[in-house]
Amino acid sequence: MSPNEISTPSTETELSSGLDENTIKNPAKPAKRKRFEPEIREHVIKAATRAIESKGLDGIKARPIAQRAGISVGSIYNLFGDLDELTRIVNGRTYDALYEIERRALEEARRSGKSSRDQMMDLAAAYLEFVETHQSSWNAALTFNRSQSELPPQWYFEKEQALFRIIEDAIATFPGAKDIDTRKNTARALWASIHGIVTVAIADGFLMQPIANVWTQIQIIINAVARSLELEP
Amino acid sequence: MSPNEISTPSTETELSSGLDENTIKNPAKPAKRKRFEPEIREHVIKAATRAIESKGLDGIKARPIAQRAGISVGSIYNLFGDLDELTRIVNGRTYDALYEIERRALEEARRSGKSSRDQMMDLAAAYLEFVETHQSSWNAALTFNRSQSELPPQWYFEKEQALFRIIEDAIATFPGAKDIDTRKNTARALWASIHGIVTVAIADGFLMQPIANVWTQIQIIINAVARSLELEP
DNA sequence: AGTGAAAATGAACATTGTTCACATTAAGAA
DNA sequence: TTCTTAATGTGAACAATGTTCATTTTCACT
Repeated sequence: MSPNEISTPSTETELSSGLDENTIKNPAKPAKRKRFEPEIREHVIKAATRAIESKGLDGIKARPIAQRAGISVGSIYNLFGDLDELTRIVNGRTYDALYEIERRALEEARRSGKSSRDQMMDLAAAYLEFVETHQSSWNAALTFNRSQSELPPQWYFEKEQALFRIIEDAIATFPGAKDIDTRKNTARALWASIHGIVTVAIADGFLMQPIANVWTQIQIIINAVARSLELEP
Repeated sequence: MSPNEISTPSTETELSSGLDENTIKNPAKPAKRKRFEPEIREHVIKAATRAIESKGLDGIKARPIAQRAGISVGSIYNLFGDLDELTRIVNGRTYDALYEIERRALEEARRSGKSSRDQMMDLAAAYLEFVETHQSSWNAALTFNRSQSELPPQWYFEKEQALFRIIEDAIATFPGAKDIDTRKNTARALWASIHGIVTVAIADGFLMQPIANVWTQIQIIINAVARSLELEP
């Protein structure tokens, strides 16, 4: 499930705001060359994360990242094989962060006794907020998989599955979602729909779609599906 | 509305299947250098289109395309400014092709007296088939806009609008879609949802999602929304 | 024929990802 | 301590690519 061998607990949600990138002043460590401390991998990942946050996928450049992490270009390749691997790790953490946020949103919504419909609404709201906040990282994660000719690695599907399972849980109480296949398909349909609505809005730079409209559209879909599910199968 | 200054009628739907790319035998025209015939632009666009069809965005390389079109690298830049511009033109035609297909699907569905709900189904089916058939081109079009830091050009929004208008027309007869804003938002929500469902399925390489499931999910959304719209506002 | 502006060319440059021969380290042997 | 050596870090060098621009070529008009 995790491509981050040494990763800190999945809860880290390490999507902080990064400053510039490239164009650095001090060559970092003029200290004598040493064997790397174990955290070096983490340092590089952090540097790559900041790069993606500020410049998107284009920010992943071997030389600047090596400099930020205080190592040589070659070491990047010793540590990660290639830049794609490093990118995958960063994107994996983005998925983890989203998963964590969705999981908490559902937990919270349940704890306050909300209806299944409102649980869905909260999940969607959490997703929308996540995408707004981490636009660059999320975009990078989506774009990257798409631009690869090979299929995503196994753990990608597992993270995706985990996300879908949250939705399945949220709609499990609907009378129309008793059947397992129906529930799976409905959960996927809901998630993908919300994802599509948000995605299209972002592609337009929220220009054609003020955020209020995006939310209205999400409500249209959730309400419609919820009403359907309230009927017996 | 068109980035293809010299473009053949919008109906051309020039998304044919391309063979290889790069790795060509004959250096094309050993003929004496000549002023370009007007169709040269079209030749280059065709070469770029085939490249995208067979290799996706990665296929857009200055040197191979120049060779395929029988001109020099520099001339690509005389003709298009840069490769992004060329890519945008190819993508623009992909949107045009989709628009044309959707337009015809709606026309046909109406002609055979189908209900609004079934018109939507036909539109979705047409979209799904288009994406299956032109996976590479469609992927390229979506990926490209996303990877750009600037917003898409004006004509992109116009093509998008045109697409949405088709959906608006399809749902116009629903009692619940009389209000113009409601109709606009519902059309967008529907389109984006179907788009999302198809997009997620493709990202998984149709592995997690056999095509039958994709279609089931589309039906879930359309049926739910259609039932909502049948009620008076 | 001659001429000059426009157009086509491709060598050259800049920027990248990636490799690999070499330099450096450090753990254990002597 | 000093030596040996396998592991490890380095960065020069290579290959692929987008892009520029000085030069060459064309051709509409004298």
